[in-house]
Amino acid sequence: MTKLQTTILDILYQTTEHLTAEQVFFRLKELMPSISLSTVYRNLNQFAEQKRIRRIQQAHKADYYEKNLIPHDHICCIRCGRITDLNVKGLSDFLQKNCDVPIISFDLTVNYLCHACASNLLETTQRKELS
Amino acid sequence: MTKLQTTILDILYQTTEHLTAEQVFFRLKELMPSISLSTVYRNLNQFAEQKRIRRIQQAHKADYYEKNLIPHDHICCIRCGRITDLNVKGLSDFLQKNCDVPIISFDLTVNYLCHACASNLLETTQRKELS
DNA sequence: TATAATAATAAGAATCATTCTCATTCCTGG
DNA sequence: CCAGGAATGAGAATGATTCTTATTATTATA
Repeated sequence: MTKLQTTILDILYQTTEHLTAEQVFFRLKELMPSISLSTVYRNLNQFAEQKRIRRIQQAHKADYYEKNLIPHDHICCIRCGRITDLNVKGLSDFLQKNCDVPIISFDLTVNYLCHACASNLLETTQRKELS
Repeated sequence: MTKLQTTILDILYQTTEHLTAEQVFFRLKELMPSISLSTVYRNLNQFAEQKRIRRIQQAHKADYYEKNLIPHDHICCIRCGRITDLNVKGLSDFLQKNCDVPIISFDLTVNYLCHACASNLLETTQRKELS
């Protein structure tokens, strides 16, 4: 483990956020200005392969990395794109019961509107009505 | 509707397959050699917006387009990547019951090993054992 | 400690799917 | 027949990610 690698892991372990490689890169840059984005990718992906972190891939968006290794799903705000953990208990069994092939794994993303975005939208609407 | 647009829709309507823009493009090229890939994309996405076809987005893979508009999920072979329709009845209710925010929509892809790939793998294994 | 072997890095090129731009072509209605 | 709007083809631009390579760091060991 190089110092860099430790620092990358630290960044993820010090938060419950889901971070993109670029976000990790910028936080890292404050501490080690010479860091390169491809190195961040390489290390994050390595850690994910080693199951030390989890990589969440989503269509047409940057991948997210998180420290939570316990299997779980995600909700994703359709407005700001931020993703949050979601636990749907019994989902795996439910799916296998309703599916006639052996499931190797599955990816679920639930789209919703987060609190912050919901109130922002409301504000905008009200402002429009006043004007 | 131009002739091109009709032909694009026809290609999707004459199959139950899930096609990428590129696959549609190549089939189209047989009929209209001057067709351009960006035009295929533009039209497919337009049709998807108009809900005349469905676009399926997956992380790190080309998008698929299909004619089946009835909400359903997909199983995706981890080896060949081909995707097939899947109906998990009651999934939507099950999810909403286990999720404390209002669900706007969700995307589920189940990974499995398709028949063809399973027997290919078996063959390869046996060949290895014999040699 | 010096050194050879090995691993990790920075920088930027390459890739892939997709979208965008824009000059050209095609239609359609008057 | 012609003007104006819509659609097209070609290729440039984009964004996220991976790959390449020359350089630097780290280890193990003699």
